[in-house]
Amino acid sequence: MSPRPKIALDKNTIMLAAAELANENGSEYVTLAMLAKKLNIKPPSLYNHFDGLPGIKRELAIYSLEKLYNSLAKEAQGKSQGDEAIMALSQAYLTFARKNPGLYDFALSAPDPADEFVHDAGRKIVGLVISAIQPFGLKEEEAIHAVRGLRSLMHGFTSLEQKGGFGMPLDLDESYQLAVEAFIKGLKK
Amino acid sequence: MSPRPKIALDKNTIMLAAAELANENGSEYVTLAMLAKKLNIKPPSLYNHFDGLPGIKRELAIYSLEKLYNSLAKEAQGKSQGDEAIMALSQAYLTFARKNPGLYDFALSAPDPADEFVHDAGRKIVGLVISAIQPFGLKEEEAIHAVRGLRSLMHGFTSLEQKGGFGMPLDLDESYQLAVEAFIKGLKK
DNA sequence: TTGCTAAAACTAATGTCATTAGTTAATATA
DNA sequence: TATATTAACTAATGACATTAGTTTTAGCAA
Repeated sequence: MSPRPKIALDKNTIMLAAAELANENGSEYVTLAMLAKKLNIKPPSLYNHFDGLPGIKRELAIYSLEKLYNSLAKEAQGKSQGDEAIMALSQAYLTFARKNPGLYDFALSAPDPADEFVHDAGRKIVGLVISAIQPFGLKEEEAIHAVRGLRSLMHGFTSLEQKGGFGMPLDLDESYQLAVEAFIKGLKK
Repeated sequence: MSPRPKIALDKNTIMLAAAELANENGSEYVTLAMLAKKLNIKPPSLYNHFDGLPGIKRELAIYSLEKLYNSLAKEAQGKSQGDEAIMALSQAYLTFARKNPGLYDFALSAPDPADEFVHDAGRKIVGLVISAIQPFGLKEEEAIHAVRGLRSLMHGFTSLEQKGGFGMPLDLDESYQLAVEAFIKGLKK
């Protein structure tokens, strides 16, 4: 194709291609070379849309966090706060990571974790969890500690599962559910 | 230096250099080029000792898991089983990851997670935790679920902390300790 | 002691990346 | 209709891993 084609690529198309690449082949397959090949352009052309590979990864992180947030919000919708909402959130979290293994990697490994946009995207998710644990009547600081624990549990399980870190032939869904239940139970006075 | 120097490098020296590189600069700095520069040799020379970069990473994973195991075992030593041992283990886990941020990365991201040696090294650590929760009188399957939860919590917190994923200015050590305590409490009948 | 083997370094070359600079053609705008 | 901008391109550079083939010397056997 010659310069300036009728229909130019837009950011969204590129994001989708990158996400597909990540999910189908693994996050390490998100390279300018691979992405360009998938889009039938040459690698340097990508610089017209993104600030190099770090730029793509950063936007992929934000994209991933937003998709994760949407999945969680949708699932929490309608559930009553407390145990029910927390179980729904944790289940949705795991489901998202399983359906989007490559994309999930980017959600938690932005080039610069202090990046404002990345941070904002993460904060929204924290808000969902904060809201879910309202009924426990925790003080503000206690609530933050609780959310940190819950996030650690969800991310840790997800991450270990994806790395194949669990060896025993014992149902993983049950392990996850029991772990979240135990944590919730321990949270209550 | 010319071919065949008086004192040749040995595997252990290379491992130490690689671990240092990882801890001081980050795991992504473990490249043949960097490692060779640090050791004052040329990159191809490393192939005399290791099976390429994947080989080094694999051995680094085993090395890291063994160091982690030693730290944990040492800390569990003398503690009575149950709450005390679990708190000691979880604290040692976090301490190890903080002291060895780069190396810790390799512990849980071996090129092939199904690798026999990597797996064995991980199994020893699971054994420590299994032993620590003995007093809870869990059935075998329950115990495995519990260990999975505990590992998820420890790895998740560690991982999120290292990525700078916790935004709020609230004591992290306290969050960790409270989370582990809550989980333990929830584990009990 | 001498000669051979194998180890551990080396140089040179290849291929894959990301990235930069500069070019071109077609769309969008004035 | 003329111009500016956009989005593609080619060409070149430098970092990296890796392979092939070479060289020197340490360690061992005859």
